[in-house]
Amino acid sequence: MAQPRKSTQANRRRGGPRPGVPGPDDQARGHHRTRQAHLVEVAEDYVETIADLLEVQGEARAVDLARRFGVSHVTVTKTVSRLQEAGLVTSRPYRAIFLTPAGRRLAAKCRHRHRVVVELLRKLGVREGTARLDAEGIEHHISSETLAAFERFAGRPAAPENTAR
Amino acid sequence: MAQPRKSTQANRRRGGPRPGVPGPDDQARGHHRTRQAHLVEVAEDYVETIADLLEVQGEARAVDLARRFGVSHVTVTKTVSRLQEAGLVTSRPYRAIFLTPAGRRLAAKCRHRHRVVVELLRKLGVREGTARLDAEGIEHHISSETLAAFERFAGRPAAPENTAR
DNA sequence: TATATAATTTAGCCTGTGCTACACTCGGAC
DNA sequence: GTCCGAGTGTAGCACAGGCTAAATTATATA
Ligand SMILES: [Mn+2]
Ligand SMILES: [Mn+2]
Ligand SMILES: [Mn+2]
Ligand SMILES: [Mn+2]
Repeated sequence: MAQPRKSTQANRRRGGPRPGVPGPDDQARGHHRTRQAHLVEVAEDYVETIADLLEVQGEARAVDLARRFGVSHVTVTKTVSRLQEAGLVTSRPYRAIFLTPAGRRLAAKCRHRHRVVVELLRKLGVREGTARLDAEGIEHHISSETLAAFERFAGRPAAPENTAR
Repeated sequence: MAQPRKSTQANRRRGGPRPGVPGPDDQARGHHRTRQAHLVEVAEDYVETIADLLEVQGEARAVDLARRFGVSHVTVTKTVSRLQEAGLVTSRPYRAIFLTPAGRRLAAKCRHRHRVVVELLRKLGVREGTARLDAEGIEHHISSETLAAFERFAGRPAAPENTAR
């Protein structure tokens, strides 16, 4: 508690990259990656859900997305226009929302990764419902190396989820 | 492709809770939980890192946190005052930052969970560096049920990380 | 003791992502 | 052909969490 201040500007320098011990910069790298992930996270969930809706009902409407994400349609509209800027979706006033080729590619990647994460959790004994809830957040922080490890342990995504999903 | 519009307002209702098939509301629940997690995520990482610094050098300064998170010191200051509002840390002008009892409890919980996640990834064959990077994001989306499953598979957090950490 | 410099504060600014309230369109029912 | 309601659009707000620039304080050391 009443310790002397041992860390004024002089002796609190960098923290060299000794092997084994993390070090401030490694930590910064990790957090930076997490922040990056959160920026693309919304895009990933949107294209994934839009792909879903396209398969199930032939088109994706803003109101469907709002319902699935549990947000207002206004939030969806604004996000969709950002995604359009980014070249992932197409949308015209009062019309449905569709995916660009880039959007389809991203959706395919995300749906695969999502399925793998759920599979892994199930394999570890997590119940179906919990696995689905947790996977929704976890999926966006899985590097390709970790994804490979998950696949190795859980096996290929079993069946394509339920049926065609 | 050129499918007829099969989903006008009439036939696109709710999507009943058939067992097995997710359904819009379950999805909404998952996304809602993820958004919640992102709100507490910053708090978790801050108290965790502050606890680290307190152990290592007896106090936590804004500049240390800025370095570890890879953000500007201004961002740290603003965040810290939010955490103070939330009763997790104490801080006075030009002084170091400390944890409240609530902050210490949260930090302990997060450090444990963080370690378990890293352990699990290591156990699955993910390399040390990658495991650390991915864990930084994954940790915030682990329910208590999933945490238990991780512990079951990876074993108790081995040794307390490196040494005292 | 004086001073240089590191650390902190403060004052703006931005973007992303959420909301409510209200206006508008479009399509199916009548 | 009209009209009503579900779906969209738009305006305006809030908050989290980033930033730079400039002013201020504390402290190490000369
Ligand atoms: Mn997700
Ligand atoms: Mn997903
Ligand atoms: Mn983290
Ligand atoms: Mn996350």
